[in-house]
Amino acid sequence: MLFTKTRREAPSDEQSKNAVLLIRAGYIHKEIAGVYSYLPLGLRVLNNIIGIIREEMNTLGGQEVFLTTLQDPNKWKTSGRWDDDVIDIWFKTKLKNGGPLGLANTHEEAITSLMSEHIASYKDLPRYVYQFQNKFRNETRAKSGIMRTREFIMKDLYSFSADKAQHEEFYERATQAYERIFSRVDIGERTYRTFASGGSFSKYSHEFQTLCDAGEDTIFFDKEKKLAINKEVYNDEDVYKTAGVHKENLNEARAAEVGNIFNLGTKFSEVLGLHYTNERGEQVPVYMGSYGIGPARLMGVIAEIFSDDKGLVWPEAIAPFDVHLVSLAGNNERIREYADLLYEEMVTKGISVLYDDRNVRAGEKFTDSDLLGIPRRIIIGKDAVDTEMIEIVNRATGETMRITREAVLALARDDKKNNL
RNA sequence: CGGGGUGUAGUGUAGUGGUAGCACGAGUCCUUUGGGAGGAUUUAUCCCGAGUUCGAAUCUCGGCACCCCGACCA
Repeated sequence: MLFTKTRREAPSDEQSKNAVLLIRAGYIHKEIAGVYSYLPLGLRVLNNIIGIIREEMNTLGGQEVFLTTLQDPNKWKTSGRWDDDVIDIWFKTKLKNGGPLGLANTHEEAITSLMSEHIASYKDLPRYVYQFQNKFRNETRAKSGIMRTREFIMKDLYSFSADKAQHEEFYERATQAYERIFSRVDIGERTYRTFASGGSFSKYSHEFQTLCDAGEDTIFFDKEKKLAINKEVYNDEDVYKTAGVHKENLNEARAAEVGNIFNLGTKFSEVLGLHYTNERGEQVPVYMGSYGIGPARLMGVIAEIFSDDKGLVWPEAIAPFDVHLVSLAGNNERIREYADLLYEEMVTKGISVLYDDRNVRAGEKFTDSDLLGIPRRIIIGKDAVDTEMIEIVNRATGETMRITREAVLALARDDKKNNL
């Protein structure tokens, strides 16, 4: 049984829709401003999102690692980014002996330095390394619930290529992987590859911006071409040539940045000593790129988009459970046994089920179920036991159907696209 | 970091100087059981510190926390 409780009322210290719903439904807990804990339901959603990203990163040939949160100041001094004037969102701390230490706000320094132990020849390239790791950023203002926090999980992939051509080939594949990820979590249609102000080795970087009122960015998008221009480079005439869009075809909208990809060039490899020997025996700096997605921010954006006045409405791919089994047994033993048995059978079939067997009134259960937003609700009351037909409700559409017990047990993952 | 606002039971709130109240939740008992049900009863160092006052949740000063707008977001 879930230890989390739902709340009837919105927390007084939150305004943003994603935080209000996620807290009311017991998915997350606010520790302090911009710092959130993930509770069982929220963690399941987050892990489902991470799972999808991980699959796509592996498909790209990415190898997963887990770097440290505690960072060596020396590497950051080498890259010139230790100073608070350069990076103003540092969280810094000290060792027992007084030595300085930083909490990671990104991992270019650490990964570049690490890879220098493993990349020595052109034969060692290209390489793609990624992780899901916590980043700490001392934001002056946390906002928008879990969309902009001071501690957050991030998927960061780093590419190590021999030259610009090899890099660009991967960059394009990474873009496609990102598009697959966003479409798998059902925001593909409203997510635009966006030209934004740039990296160090290219005039523009690419962001993936999802149309969303709660977003912090303003973009100008071309619906046909599926491209957009971030407002920050809107007045730069070159960007239209580069992007291949025409200013007059663009629509303005608020959007949330759900991913970004940067061409890092040799900026980090040069200073941190990541060189390889090419075919002619020359020492050459490795050509790098970085590719980020914030799974928690993504979860927040999805909560913003897929919700209604009753609560959350999760896309199937990331819902915490496939089915919400609501038993209306009360003190009726027959109904209870029927629901218990059905639950056991569904779990055995591999269906992930959240079972609400609390002895509370039906209205409260339905309201909670709406709030939690699990795609399908199965209701077991007198009718089910008497008629052997089981009521199933689609959370998104509100559609109600009565199906046989066999059909319920066929709801296992592979059979999910049967429009129930 | 500039500007504005708010801190009162677990949650949401009322209370502008004189006995801290309401709703929900939670505990116990009875009834109830297909869209947050009814009755009885229990549930608070009013964010922290200092000050003004016979008396402070309320006024003053300082601090802290939280929200919103803006700036920032490598």
